[in-house]
Amino acid sequence: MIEYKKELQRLIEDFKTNYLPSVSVDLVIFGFHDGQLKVLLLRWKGTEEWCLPGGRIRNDENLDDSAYRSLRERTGLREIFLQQFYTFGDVLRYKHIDQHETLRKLGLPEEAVHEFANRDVSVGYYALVEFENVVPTPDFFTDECRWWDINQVPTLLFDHNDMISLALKTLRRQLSYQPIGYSLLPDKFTMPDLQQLYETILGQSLDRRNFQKRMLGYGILERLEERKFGGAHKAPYLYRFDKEKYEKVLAEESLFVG
Amino acid sequence: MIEYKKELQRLIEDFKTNYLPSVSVDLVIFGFHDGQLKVLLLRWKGTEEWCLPGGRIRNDENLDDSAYRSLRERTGLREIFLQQFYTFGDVLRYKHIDQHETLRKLGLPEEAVHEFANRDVSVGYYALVEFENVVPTPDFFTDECRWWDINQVPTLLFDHNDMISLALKTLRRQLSYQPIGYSLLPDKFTMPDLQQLYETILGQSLDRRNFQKRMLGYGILERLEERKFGGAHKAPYLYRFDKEKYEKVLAEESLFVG
DNA sequence: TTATAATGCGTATTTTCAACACAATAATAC
DNA sequence: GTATTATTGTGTTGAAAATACGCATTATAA
Repeated sequence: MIEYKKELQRLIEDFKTNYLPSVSVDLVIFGFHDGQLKVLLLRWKGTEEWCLPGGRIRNDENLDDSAYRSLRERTGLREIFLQQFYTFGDVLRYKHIDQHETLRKLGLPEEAVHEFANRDVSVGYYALVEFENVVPTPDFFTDECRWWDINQVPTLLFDHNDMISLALKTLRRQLSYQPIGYSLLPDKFTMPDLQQLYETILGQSLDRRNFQKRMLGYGILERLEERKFGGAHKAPYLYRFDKEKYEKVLAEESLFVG
Repeated sequence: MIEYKKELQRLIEDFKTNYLPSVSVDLVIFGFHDGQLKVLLLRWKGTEEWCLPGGRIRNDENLDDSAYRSLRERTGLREIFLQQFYTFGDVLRYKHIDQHETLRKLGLPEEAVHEFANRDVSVGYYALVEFENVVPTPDFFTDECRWWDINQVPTLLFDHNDMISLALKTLRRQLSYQPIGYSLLPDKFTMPDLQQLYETILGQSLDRRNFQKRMLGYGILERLEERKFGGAHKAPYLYRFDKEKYEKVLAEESLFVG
């Protein structure tokens, strides 16, 4: 326990010295499994309170890189789809909880509690990751990191429920005018797999035949000779993303500055 | 001059006490005049360097409110279209200029120069305002505030050229799936006026007849009995936005959280 | 008074999107 | 083995939306 407090002290000192004050990054990490859309959440030490993963920005670090770093630390993944969607800065962002109470449970000293209780402006990013490859890893302030079904997310700390809502809304909109799926599915997948992903994200069923036409229309899928046997009935073809074309289509509609 | 330095000292002290460190807000304020799209820029005191208007966030102030406040201070306008579009946080945001040199020209003390030279994470907002109603007003650090033609914007300080590009891109996209024009045009306007606005923003010409059909299709325009005489040839009708319906259509597609 | 050029309103044409039909096929039941 | 069943692969058709275009009307200018 003394070790913990020492470590905490070091951490706070480190934050003050090497990280930007009053700004942070929060991540909505979407995964896909069992036909369900999932988000990765963290449970704060010694509490039953859950929240989104996030992090702070080093003085010498780009904002985007900071988001990538946090994502890597929580999931073990690199090179995945990550996109900024909104920046949150309401004074009452922290209204949902008795902030001080929760922070004290973590064993923070008074000074640190005060430090933490100030409103940060937080830049929201959302990520799409392949469920199977993720190794959920808690950080210093949390002792559990796991997937939650998107429909069963509890009331979270801060304004994190709002963040998830807006991230999902942005994701759905993005889905309707550009392809998504590269980092959410295994390397080889069937058309029904892809369709189920879309239906899960959009929350509605789609016509199988029209869906296939549209996906092939993007010109980003490569049909393999292989087929997926073992399921009941006719065996569907396996597909793979043509990464080069995929990136190209994505870039055309991207919001980012070149 | 002593008065100036004292005031500056006060300002810096005020920033340290009452404003969030390492975060700021920048505004891309679009206006429309003479068939040209304009942006409002500021010239730094004693230099020929131009930049976007912006501001800082008070400790007790919502992020959005801070943007509205800056906008009000620069234009004298309130209740206009303002929307967040991206947050910029590259370490090299300030690469475009010899930062220290420029800041020293402003008469900042060494300490303040160091303060200013650190990278801020900046939240970008864009606004649409009615050109005629704006009273361009410089702030403490600038001695000129005026409109620039969007095609003649010079190389700006920081990453402000990128900001304008991205704001324009976002505006164009927004234009294609929801009506815009309420705060950019005078109360009464003709269909050709509106079309010219669209063509200017999009940078391409549109079919006159199809444009009219689409605009009327939104159901947000009210045609008046009046017509606009004086121009050459046939006199076009005057229109006015039905604000209630306008807001309704706008709200349906908004990105913001309720 | 006539010519000009822009407006108001309307009609084809094309393209896109949504709904639906049917043969092929891998597992399952018998 | 053989027939059955549910699912996949590949179409076609029709509606709706977007786009292209035609023509009479009209305020100014010649």
